[in-house]
Amino acid sequence: MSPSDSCFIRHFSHFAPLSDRDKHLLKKLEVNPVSVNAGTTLWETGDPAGRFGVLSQGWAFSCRYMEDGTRQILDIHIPGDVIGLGEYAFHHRLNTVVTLTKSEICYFPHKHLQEVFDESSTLTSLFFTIAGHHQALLTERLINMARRNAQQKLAHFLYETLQRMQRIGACNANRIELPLSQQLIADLLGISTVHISRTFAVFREQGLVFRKRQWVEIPDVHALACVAEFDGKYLDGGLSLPSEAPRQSSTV
Amino acid sequence: MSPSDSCFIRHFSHFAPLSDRDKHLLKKLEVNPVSVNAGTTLWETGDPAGRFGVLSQGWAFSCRYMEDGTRQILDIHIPGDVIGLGEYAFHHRLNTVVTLTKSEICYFPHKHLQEVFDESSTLTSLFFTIAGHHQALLTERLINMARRNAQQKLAHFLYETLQRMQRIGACNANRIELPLSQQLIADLLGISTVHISRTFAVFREQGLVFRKRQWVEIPDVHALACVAEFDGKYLDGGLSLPSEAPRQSSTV
DNA sequence: CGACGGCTTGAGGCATTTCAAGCCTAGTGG
DNA sequence: CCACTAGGCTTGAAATGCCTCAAGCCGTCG
Repeated sequence: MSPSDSCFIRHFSHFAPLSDRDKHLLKKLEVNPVSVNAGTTLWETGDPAGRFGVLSQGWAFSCRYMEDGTRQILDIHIPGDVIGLGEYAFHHRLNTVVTLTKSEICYFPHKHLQEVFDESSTLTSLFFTIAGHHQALLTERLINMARRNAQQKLAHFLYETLQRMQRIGACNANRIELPLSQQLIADLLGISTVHISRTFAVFREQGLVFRKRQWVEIPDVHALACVAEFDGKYLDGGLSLPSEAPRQSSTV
Repeated sequence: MSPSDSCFIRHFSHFAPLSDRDKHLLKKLEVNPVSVNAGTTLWETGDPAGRFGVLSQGWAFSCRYMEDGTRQILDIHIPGDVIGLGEYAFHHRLNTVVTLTKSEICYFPHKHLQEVFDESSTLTSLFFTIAGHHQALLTERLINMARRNAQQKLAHFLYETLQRMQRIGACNANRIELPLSQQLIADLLGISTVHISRTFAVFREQGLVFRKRQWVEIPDVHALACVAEFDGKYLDGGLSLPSEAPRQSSTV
């Protein structure tokens, strides 16, 4: 994998090795990255949906606005994330996507996806893998919402984010940059901002998590995982190719 | 679509018309349906995952058992539902699937799916559509968990189930069979059984919902949708083929 | 008939929310 | 360099939705 590979190819290589032909196919289809400022709405609920995106730089989030003016944040996107692929089946966007920082995004029209389906079953499998991965994340979040209290929810979110950041090599072992306000975390976890603040306070007293501005420090990562009852299996899905040995699951 | 079409073909025809060649391809790959009794575990978390299934008859549910012995039910499956497709990306099952009634299921090995990817981009698109559909359902449930109170959760679940049953032609306008105990609904919605009972009691007093054994009667479906703040867009994703006119969305 | 699972009802308790006020801190303009 | 401001965060107090525990009821099945 050379540095000149696109963000997309880098992302895909994560799941399985790509042939040069597949790389070529992907590169041919890719439109050049677009730069956008923090706070940019990439698309909104109801917009026509004809393409998906890969976030090559920056942070973003997907959300849904409710009738009462509140919003539920559905996903926090970090570099390398595929965004809006699940809306392939729909004519209009279901969710709104907004950038949190200055970002770069590559767009891929759905009709190019059809070409991929026609030409490479390896890439098709990979897209399926990504979709399955996304579904596993969503499922885990559903459980998080339904079954855990505020401390567990927050611990789970922090630990999951740490893992995802490490996976893309964007943080060291126990410190992550997290450009999210408590308001945003509240909207993500379905908890009031007041209670997010209190929960962080508890973690601080326990020496579990220290949050200073955009940085979160986690002295004992394992302890945090225990609070969250975190089971990392759902993050580890790779592509099941005969040539590939099963991956180790990083269960905690 | 002839009555001799498999459960799978019937399910797929729902999203887009199939050519005879595609039908033939699907039929060729399909293993004969398997009959199982109520309460049968089709697979469990941790089992090797090498195939997915289509439920052709009966009810089932997917769930995840928690460390404390409780469980979160992730999905209720009705006839025509594709089960376990999201685990394509994983070597082992993430979720447990159990039948609720006497059921019939058709299994499809993942390697057959690869053949479909090789031979028909229409079917590939369809599988993608199904995956996207499933993701939309999950997202909606996430919102349901995070943002709504017990009455809204229950109303939303009932309304969604009514819609899904109507879609497969398995119920009339305001009465559905629902072979789920209150315990099960509680585990699905993340609410205690006691509170499920009380919430049904409130609905009964309001004349909104009457539950008698396995049957649920909803005199005013629209009123229920209002309680749930139900927006049906997420149920309506079809395949975006150039030849196909956009579907009407049944927003309430 | 007796037993069991599923449902209902009551009372008390707890996690989280809401409302409200005050505090830090970064950024701005004089 | 210092006031001023605004947004984000913290803290307290009261309210509430849901949970837990516990007892009783009802219908089904052996």
